[in-house]
Amino acid sequence: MGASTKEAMELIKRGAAEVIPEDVLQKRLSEGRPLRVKAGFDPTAPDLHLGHTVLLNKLKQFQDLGHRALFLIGDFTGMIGDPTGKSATRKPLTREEVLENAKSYQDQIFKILDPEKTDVLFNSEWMNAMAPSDLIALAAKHTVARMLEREDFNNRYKTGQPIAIHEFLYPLIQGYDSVAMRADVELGGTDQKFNLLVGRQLQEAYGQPPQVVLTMPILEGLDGVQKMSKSLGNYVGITDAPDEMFGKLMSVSDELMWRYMELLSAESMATIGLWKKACQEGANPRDYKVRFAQEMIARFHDRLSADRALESFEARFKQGLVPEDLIEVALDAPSEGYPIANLLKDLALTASTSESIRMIKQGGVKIDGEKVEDGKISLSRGAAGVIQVGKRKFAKFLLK
RNA sequence: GGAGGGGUUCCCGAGCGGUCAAAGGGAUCAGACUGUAAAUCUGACGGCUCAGCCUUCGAAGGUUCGAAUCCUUCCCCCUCCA
Repeated sequence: MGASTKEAMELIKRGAAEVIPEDVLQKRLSEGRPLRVKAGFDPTAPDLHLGHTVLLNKLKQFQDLGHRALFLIGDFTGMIGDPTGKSATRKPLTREEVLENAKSYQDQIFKILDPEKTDVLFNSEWMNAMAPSDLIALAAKHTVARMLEREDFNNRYKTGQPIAIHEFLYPLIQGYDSVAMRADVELGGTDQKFNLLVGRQLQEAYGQPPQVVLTMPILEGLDGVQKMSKSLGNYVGITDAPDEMFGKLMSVSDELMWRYMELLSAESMATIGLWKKACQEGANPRDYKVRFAQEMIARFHDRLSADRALESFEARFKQGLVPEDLIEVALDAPSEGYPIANLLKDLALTASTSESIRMIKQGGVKIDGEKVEDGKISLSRGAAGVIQVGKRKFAKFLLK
């Protein structure tokens, strides 16, 4: 809190896509009181990945400046369903499921957020209590024309795709949450901009000073193109094992790495700028990527795991060694021998024997470091060793 | 209620009676290279007892020597008009 308003602004604006309006934020930051900073989350997906943590990091930065994080679980809005219109109305979650998910959230978010400065709220709390007449009053505060300003609705309307009436309620309720929570600031992804702005308008309509809207860019996934999401499989889960997290982060392209750092690292932008400059002058980006990967592992696991992950990565990829912690799998071999294609499949190294045969043809299969040339060989009883497909998949086996 | 368009292998998307396990792209995987599971290049990409066989093109029937391609019924999605 000792930070000057100027420094605070600089920190808050780091990585942000937009701050609306900026001067109001500046003014509020200078007031010296703890601001109420809202961020809403879906009640269904408790498996957080780095993409989600962009927002959490920003919340944490507010906390570090002495402000209060209001972590809203949209259990009521969750019933309305996805406002992107792709999927149909969601099945409502039971009370138990919501609470369970909430608990899972808390286990995860407090790896970043300070629990002392966080309130976890549910919007069903005030929405279930709202009378239909109040809902109509709420709906009366917005117009169809304004609703259609939203890009997503606008596109669908123009191209003649259906928009269900209840979808209009989604932004309204999200906006009303800000009223109920008396939010000073709301954070969200750039895709949330419209909804966040509705919050401003509704707060005004309910006689409150409108919240400042701060949008964060959507983090690209490991492919560097599409947004990070679990369903696309291009994500780094915050509960991923250290080795996996390390590997995934190392696979981020050199270019994308800088963006990850800006949005996720606790290193100052000044430091990151120096690294970038060093790389332009010939330093190896790999080394900075390692450093960043370790920072993430330390954040979600611990420092020791981060060091171990680096060691095992180097052993495996630089020196081509086999991981140490393999568990031996014992399999019963028929008397005529275990065909290698089946062995690979049964050890779950390949999805099918066809794939096994292809992998062998392509030279991707090794037993104890020796390349397997013939896809038709069988291993006899008593054979044991470490079999490997590609650089990443290993299994230790024993044939009985 | 009426008229029309469409459902193809993980995704997008061609095919419109045999040459189709099905073009092309994406994703993925393997190999080479390397500074990394970056980049780039090459290859693979339904299953199996794998130079052969079996099962796929919304579902079920039918026509045909032969169907993803034609016909019938059904299911689902979309558009326009009312």
